[in-house]
Amino acid sequence: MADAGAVTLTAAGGGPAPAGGGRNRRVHAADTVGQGAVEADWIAAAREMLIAGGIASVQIKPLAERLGVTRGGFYWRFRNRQDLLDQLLVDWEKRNTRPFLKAAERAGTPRERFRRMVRLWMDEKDFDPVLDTAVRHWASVDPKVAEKVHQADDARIAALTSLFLATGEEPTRAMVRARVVYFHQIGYYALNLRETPAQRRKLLPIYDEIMTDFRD
Amino acid sequence: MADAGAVTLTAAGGGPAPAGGGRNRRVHAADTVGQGAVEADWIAAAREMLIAGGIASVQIKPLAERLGVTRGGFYWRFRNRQDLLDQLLVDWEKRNTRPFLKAAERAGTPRERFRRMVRLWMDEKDFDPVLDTAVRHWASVDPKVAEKVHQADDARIAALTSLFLATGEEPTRAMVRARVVYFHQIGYYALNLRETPAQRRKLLPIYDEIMTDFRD
DNA sequence: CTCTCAGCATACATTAGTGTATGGGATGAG
DNA sequence: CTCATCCCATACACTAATGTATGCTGAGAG
Repeated sequence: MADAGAVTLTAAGGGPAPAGGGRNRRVHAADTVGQGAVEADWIAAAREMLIAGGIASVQIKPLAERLGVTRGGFYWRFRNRQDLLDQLLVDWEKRNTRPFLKAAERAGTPRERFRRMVRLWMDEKDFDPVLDTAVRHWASVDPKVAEKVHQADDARIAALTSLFLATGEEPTRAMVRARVVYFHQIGYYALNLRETPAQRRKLLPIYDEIMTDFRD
Repeated sequence: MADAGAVTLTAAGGGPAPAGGGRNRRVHAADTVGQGAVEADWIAAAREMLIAGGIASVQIKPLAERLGVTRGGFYWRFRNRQDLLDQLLVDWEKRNTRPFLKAAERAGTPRERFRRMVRLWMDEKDFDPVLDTAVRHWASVDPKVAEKVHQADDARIAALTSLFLATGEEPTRAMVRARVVYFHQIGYYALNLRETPAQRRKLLPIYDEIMTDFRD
């Protein structure tokens, strides 16, 4: 939906036109500074609500209260609730799938590439697993979201498969290894275990040994 | 909550008292035959709605329409919506965690025990992975459900760990192997891939080789 | 036949969410 | 100062969900 062409990380760029009439011709230069509640603020609040309570809890009044305004402000920035949800999904794609594919890119040895993936997952900085899980739950009740998530999963599994292919593994085995690693990762966050990073790091070498078979 | 003591699989036994006044003293013997919509019917319909549309879509009017009655019938059988949801969670525990633990029990060699687990997952008869995933999504928005799911996960991982311990693996490695297997399984169903059983069976030996290391 | 009660239908009250129409304050241009 | 416009507040209409109170019907007991 929408064009989503030249989106920038400031996220307040050329978004959708205000809802009112069609009476907006000039956009102020001081539009992105954000003293009030700009679009990015609404989306960020929506993202946190999605994580905390699921997509059904992403409602306009709670978001408005959180941002210190009333619902009137929302309908100035967005056409309706679905408009916000659409942008929330685009926000997820930018945040998660892009860093994932970048971390899995072909540069380096398979071992280095795998290390980048593990760091991505464990640091939880450039990639937000909790958001990923929340979007996955959202997908289970919205076919359009499910389609997007499905495409992201395919791309991620393909990236991991190419990683294992580079180790000299035969195609089917490389794909199965990719799936074991990826499904394990998705499952881990689906369980929502509250382990400390220290505990996870301690088990890392054993995971490495069981799930991979690097020879370089 | 409730006692959940002597629950039977007919599920229409000594459930909660009707909501009305306190004017029920005698229960007819022909209570469980089910010509209308007995409690089990409501729970079954609720389960299917949970799977199809998430916990927020488990609403009384759609369920009533599906069963061919009006909401009045619901409030005869259940105190309120939460009462239904509580029983739905008990229903899940009976359906999924019990068969899981039974399949993982100590009888047989580790290889046999593992085979039982794989059959349980792939047959999807005594264990319903789609229901399991739906309950997991439910847990993400309801702390009480999350607690129950967490306990179930712990029990299941412990059962798998004991399986790998029986192969002679050292404790930490056995636990990691159990987690790789279990997380992988949860992740697989979280992705909601629509593979044919034939495709899955084809990959089974490779999974077996990668995820286990049996020596018997 | 009558009475009772299980099982549901119907009607009402309440709450809560969305979307729209409109008013009003602040701010910069002229 | 005037005016336009961004941005939000307020008020209204509408829909839909829950829970409750009450009416109705059919079947078995006597």
